[in-house]
Amino acid sequence: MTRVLVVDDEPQIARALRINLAARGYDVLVAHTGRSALDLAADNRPDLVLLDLGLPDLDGVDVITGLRGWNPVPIIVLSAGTDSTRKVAALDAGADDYVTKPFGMDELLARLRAALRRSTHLPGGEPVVEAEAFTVDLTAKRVHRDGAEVHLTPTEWGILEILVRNPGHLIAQRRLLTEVWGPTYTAETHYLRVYLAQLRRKLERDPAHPRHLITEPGMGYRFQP
Amino acid sequence: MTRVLVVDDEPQIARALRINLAARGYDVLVAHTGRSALDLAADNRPDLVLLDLGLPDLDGVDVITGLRGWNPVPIIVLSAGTDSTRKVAALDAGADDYVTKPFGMDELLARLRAALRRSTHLPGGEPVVEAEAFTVDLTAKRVHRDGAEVHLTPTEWGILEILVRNPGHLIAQRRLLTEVWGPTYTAETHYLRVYLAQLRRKLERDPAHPRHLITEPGMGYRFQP
DNA sequence: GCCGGGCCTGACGCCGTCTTGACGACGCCA
DNA sequence: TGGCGTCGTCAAGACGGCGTCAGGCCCGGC
Repeated sequence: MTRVLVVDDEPQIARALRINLAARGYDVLVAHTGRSALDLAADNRPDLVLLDLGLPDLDGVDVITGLRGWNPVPIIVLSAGTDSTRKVAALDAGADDYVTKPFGMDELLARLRAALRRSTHLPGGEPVVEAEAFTVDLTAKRVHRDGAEVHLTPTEWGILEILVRNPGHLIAQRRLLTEVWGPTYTAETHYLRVYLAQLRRKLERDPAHPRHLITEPGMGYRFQP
Repeated sequence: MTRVLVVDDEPQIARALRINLAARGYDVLVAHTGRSALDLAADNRPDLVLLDLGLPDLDGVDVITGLRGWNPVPIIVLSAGTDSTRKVAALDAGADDYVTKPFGMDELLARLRAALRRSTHLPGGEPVVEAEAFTVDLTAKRVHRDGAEVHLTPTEWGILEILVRNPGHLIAQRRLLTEVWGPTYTAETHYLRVYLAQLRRKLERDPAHPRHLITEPGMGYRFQP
């Protein structure tokens, strides 16, 4: 059955979408925040994502890039705004379509069918990411280092998960802080230094010269597979 | 080069599309009727079709099915009507996207990029800008020179990103300064000279005679792909 | 109540980056 | 031809970010 993840913080809209989609035979998951959307997507591997941009916790474009880093799932953006630059940003970040509210349900369903039709349903990336020295299982939330399991604290996992889901991509300090600690934490770069050091001590063969958890001074961090 | 087939019977709209697309580096073909569109598509194998539904000879949906029968090329429909059933019919016939007039050119270009990204680069395309001597990955924030990765400082990256996102266009010194250093920096052109020299040293084969990072004396700088 | 893990905070030294200044080359114009 | 402004280059110092370590706080388990 085709599984659709609906991300919207307004309960009545989420409810209307859920009912309409379920009536058409789709299997529907609902998330009300960006963070839970990323978690649900990792755990349930939906076939399509319907994403409202006005989320309370994360910026919608960050949700798109967070999904796109590891998952080619089609994304249809719903938004109340008619702001053209926002449309362009969302589409260039990896969204497949952009529908402005209010929209007709018929049209939305047609766009959904179109998006599903061209998603060739390639097997998709495995939920386990490998580096030379360690492996990360994103669905089981487990990390192994040289065969043995490594225990990570929730904060350590939060950071590592974001980096690993965007392999090779630079993640800004600000994004790590807002996604792990919350939207109000934008300046506490010291936290990142401490936790990156801990992660490197647990995962890297030579923590003083990391090969996978790379610092880009002044900009952010990068996971190098 | 990416080839786009524009199908529109209104000459001024077809002309505007042709000019805008050609300015972005696309190879543009134009058809004014449905029949000539099908012929041109068969002969030239375009990478994308921009299709107006109000054609004089054939119904737009028939053009879509006529193309889809043998060709998986992405189709973006342009239409003046807001008729919902027409949208649904076009999308279900095989169109990939549906844009109602009047539309912003920025948005159309973004939808066009999204459609091309899906068709060519299934595992989530990466907008990589290429020059003869180096490549710039805008989403991963990485730069390679002759295969090897080049490390850029935040300021260097800020300047290069603006130039590369506007290939071929002259960027005023004032704009570079205000976007990289802040709104109060408008006279420190010396900074630009220092950092452009650094960028050229890192990226150009012959830094004394740059081929891609060009100075326009008294005005600004330009990235030449 | 005791203990331990997880999180936050502060201090310190190091190193890369930014800023600033000086100088020569070049083109333009009087 | 001389003056002027812009540009490119180099070097040196100031500055701030980074990694590291250690200590204190909070909270849940025993």
